[in-house]
Amino acid sequence: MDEKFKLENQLCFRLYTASRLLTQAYHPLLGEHGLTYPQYLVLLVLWEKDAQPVNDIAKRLLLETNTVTPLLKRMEAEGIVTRSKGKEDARQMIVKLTKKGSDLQKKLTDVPETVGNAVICESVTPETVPGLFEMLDDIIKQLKQ
Amino acid sequence: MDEKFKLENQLCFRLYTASRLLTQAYHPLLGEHGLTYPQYLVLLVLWEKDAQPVNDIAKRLLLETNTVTPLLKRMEAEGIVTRSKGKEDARQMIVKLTKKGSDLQKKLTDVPETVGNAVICESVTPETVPGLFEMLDDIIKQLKQ
DNA sequence: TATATTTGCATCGTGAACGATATAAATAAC
DNA sequence: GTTATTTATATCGTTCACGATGCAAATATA
Repeated sequence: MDEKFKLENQLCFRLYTASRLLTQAYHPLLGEHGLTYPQYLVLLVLWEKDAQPVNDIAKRLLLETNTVTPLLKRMEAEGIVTRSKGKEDARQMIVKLTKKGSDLQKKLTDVPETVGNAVICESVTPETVPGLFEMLDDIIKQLKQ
Repeated sequence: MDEKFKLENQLCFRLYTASRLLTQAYHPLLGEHGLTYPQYLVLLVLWEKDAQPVNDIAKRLLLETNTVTPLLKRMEAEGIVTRSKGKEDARQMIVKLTKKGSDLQKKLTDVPETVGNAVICESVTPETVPGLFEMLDDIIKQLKQ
């Protein structure tokens, strides 16, 4: 049997699984407030800087607009954000937090720590995480081209 | 601004992005043979051991059967696998490789190396990958409970 | 041996991801 | 200034993920 095809030798399968399981860890915490994980990512972006066009949000998350647009529409339907045509550039759709969207930050204040604690284990500690971040950032940078 | 909410401090966002981008790197290589990445994962499992029930495949990939069942049906429709009722246990659905599914291994022989080379970069080398694997495995183990 | 529970798989509905394509506004080229 | 191109977003179709639920076969319990 070819070693190269073994599941245990696949980086991608590990990333895929770790990503899925960690996203699942967010699920009960976010679901309580009617949020999904990708919607939470949009909130992280908007909490940093409100009133951004769709494209800036998509670029920040390394997603395409055809993923982000429907997601934002659902968030708009939930009253978390508003979407309005840009004034200087009528092509742009400016996404702004509503009070509800803004207030969610306080309600979710414990989420980062709760999830952070959930992954602490033997080889993943406050000391080793920076090294892990560096490797993942390098992989992302490499694959972005 | 709360540091804990910054995108740059999120492990999950990095895993999510790295996973998506690496899966995208597989896309042209697999698409050429009519495969998706999750379907390729099923093939990895079956190439290691043919003729497995749905449940064993799902467990191996840490997925639910409601994800794997439709995926296997599509693979069956493509003539890559067959699905047949188990003889000892009639609840089981035994998934077997067809000749086409078996032959795909040779056709995809360059895929692991091609993708592997695509992620090699400053902090991710043959020397550092084992450490990365260990951390990801620990995270997965931790989150599986 | 009836009844209850568990197990294996499937169905359904929703929300991503993403390739392909469309549309309108802005900008560039002629 | 008219035409061509680029840019920003949206629409469409397909394939995952996954919670919730359903159902039939196997196993446990009464």
